[in-house]
Amino acid sequence: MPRPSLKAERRAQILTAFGRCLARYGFEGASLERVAEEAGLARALIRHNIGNRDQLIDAFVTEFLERSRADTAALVAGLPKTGRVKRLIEDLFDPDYIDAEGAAIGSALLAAVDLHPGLSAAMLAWNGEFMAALAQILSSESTADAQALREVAAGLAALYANVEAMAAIDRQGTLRADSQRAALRLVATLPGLEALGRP
Amino acid sequence: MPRPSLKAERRAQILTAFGRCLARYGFEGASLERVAEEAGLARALIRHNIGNRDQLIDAFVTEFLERSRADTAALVAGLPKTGRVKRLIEDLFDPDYIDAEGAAIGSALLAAVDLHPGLSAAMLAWNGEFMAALAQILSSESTADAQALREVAAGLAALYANVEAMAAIDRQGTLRADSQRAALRLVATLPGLEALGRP
DNA sequence: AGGTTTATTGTCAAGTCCGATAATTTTGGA
DNA sequence: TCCAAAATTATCGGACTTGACAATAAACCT
Repeated sequence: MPRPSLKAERRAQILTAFGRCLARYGFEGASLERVAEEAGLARALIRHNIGNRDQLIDAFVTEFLERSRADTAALVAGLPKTGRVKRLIEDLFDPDYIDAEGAAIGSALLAAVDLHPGLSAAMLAWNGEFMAALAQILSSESTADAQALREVAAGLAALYANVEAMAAIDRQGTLRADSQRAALRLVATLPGLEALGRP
Repeated sequence: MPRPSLKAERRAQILTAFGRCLARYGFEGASLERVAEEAGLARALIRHNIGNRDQLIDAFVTEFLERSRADTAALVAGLPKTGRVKRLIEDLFDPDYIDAEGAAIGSALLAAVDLHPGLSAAMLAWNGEFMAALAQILSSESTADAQALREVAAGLAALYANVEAMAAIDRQGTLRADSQRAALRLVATLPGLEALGRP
């Protein structure tokens, strides 16, 4: 009998806009005014659909974590049966795959870890899950022990993060190319993957 | 005959405070009010000694570049005559050397590249100079070509940047330790440095 | 048509931020 | 003691930000 609820659409709309503002203006720069403008809605609708700023942040962070999990799951699912590591690196450093906005959101949240309760734990999980996925993939083609896998996974994650963070500056893409080859060098130090070092 | 000028001290005071705010609150969060409070000065004194916000940012950025250059110069100068690369990695990943605030400033500026004219060029130079210094050090103990040196330098820079960015989260220091060993793996792929891979 | 639930708009109050300018005070030297 | 230059303080106006609540409009159902 009532007017149909638009909460779901509005909510998605607002969270998307918040992500964009986060990427562009950073944590403190992502004001409700800007979010509302970006979403094409009146500011009061943020309050109506989600709540105050803290609640918006909480909602965004949980959604961000879910989406990140889905993204890495998709990345893993997209790998072939053989040559997984080779393909993983191609995907990670594929200029088309690189998501500058997602990276900007990640580093904005990371930098704001001390400004919002719970953010620290969320980002810790975020990073841990990604690294675990990388280590898992590496383990499928190498007999290295867990320690070695963690080391190389840390290297891959760092190279990937750095490329995305610098994407706005790396106009020529040389950093991207160099990082990709560095990634190959690194994985080639693992037993079973030596061949990737000499392409 | 006039009253003695305090511009130099005040200026340094203000730039230091701005750096702290930048690290804590990000680019948009580093308001003049906060900077003034952090510096223990009235806001009007920022205007008196440096100027408006844009001028403050410009002043900070040039000072930041100078200090970064001095820091890397000191890093290079502190290396021994032999075993330079080994020592470089020990220094880069030394928990005591790690400067969380400096890293936070760097990523805050990097994230704000589109928000302030000239910032993009400054951060490009910042990154380029650091990578060049790394490549230079590597070249002193390896016969690898410039391309290979760039690749490994990119890897080292990425690992270092990632460790500093995650420092706030990496309570146990496991990421730091893993990253350090990944760095050793990486440099050991260069001719002349193979020994560093097996410590 | 009328009623009910929801969306949407409008508006207010308190606090923050920035630029600007006018007092006022302090300090060293004549 | 008194002057000049600089530091410091005091204030203002306009814009932005957030929280809160009231009022209006829209959609669905009976």
